[in-house]
Amino acid sequence: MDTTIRPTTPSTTKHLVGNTVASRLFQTPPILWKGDIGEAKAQQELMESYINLAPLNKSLTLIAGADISCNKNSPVIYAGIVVLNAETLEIIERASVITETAFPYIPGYLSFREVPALLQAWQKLTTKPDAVMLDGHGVMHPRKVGVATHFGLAANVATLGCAKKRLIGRFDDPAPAQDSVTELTYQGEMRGYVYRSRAGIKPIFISPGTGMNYEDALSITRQTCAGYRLPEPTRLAHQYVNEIRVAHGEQPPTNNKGSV
DNA sequence: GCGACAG
DNA sequence: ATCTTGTCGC
Repeated sequence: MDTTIRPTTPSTTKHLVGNTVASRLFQTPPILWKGDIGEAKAQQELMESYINLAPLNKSLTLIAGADISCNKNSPVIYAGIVVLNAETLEIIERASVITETAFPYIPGYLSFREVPALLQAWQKLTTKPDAVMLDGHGVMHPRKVGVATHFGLAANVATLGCAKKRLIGRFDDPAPAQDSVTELTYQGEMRGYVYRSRAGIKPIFISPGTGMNYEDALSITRQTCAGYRLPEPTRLAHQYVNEIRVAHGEQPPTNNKGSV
């Protein structure tokens, strides 16, 4: 038998969630819109090499949801992050920021519009969660760098994407029953799941951002669904940023459901 | 060239 | 994302 005493510290950082290099590289400065998508695409290709899809390396005690709210004809955006107890789903802390975005919405480049603001809210948090759920895709993206992946690399935290619509790939509709799942494939590769969070309701699209694997992303989604189409982290973050928006004096979205 | 296209 | 009217169902 092997009785060798091994060191308690890993000999490689390859599978660690934390990557300070990537964090410093991608959180600042934000790429500004100059009418050319080239620079953003180049950064996505660089970010792709830093993605870590190893299993989540810690127990999930705190889970956060992040989202933004904005007006169609205004550069002002309201970004917010809500930290929840992953077990009870009760709110632990919230942080928000009102700022302006320097990038337009372009399918495939959403993160350059939202991440800078989300990072400001992230820095305000007193309690950092074990993982963050973003309103958008993770690696279920043409270059695997959706908003969840970009934010995870920049903030140095494990992330998953939970989107309401497809961006890429092919998939079969999951069965009508609640909790049904199918895989989405892009260029012959599995990129995530199509998950029926509620019976008979349009499914949501789940994929890891970075710092976790596909199974982690799906199990975290299942664990945080509370009877609504969207999981609590994302659902409450959405509610939160709209509250911030109203408190700032703007008109709430037309679809605004009753508060509280 | 044409259709698709997260928030 | 936001805008937007009515409609179907619990």
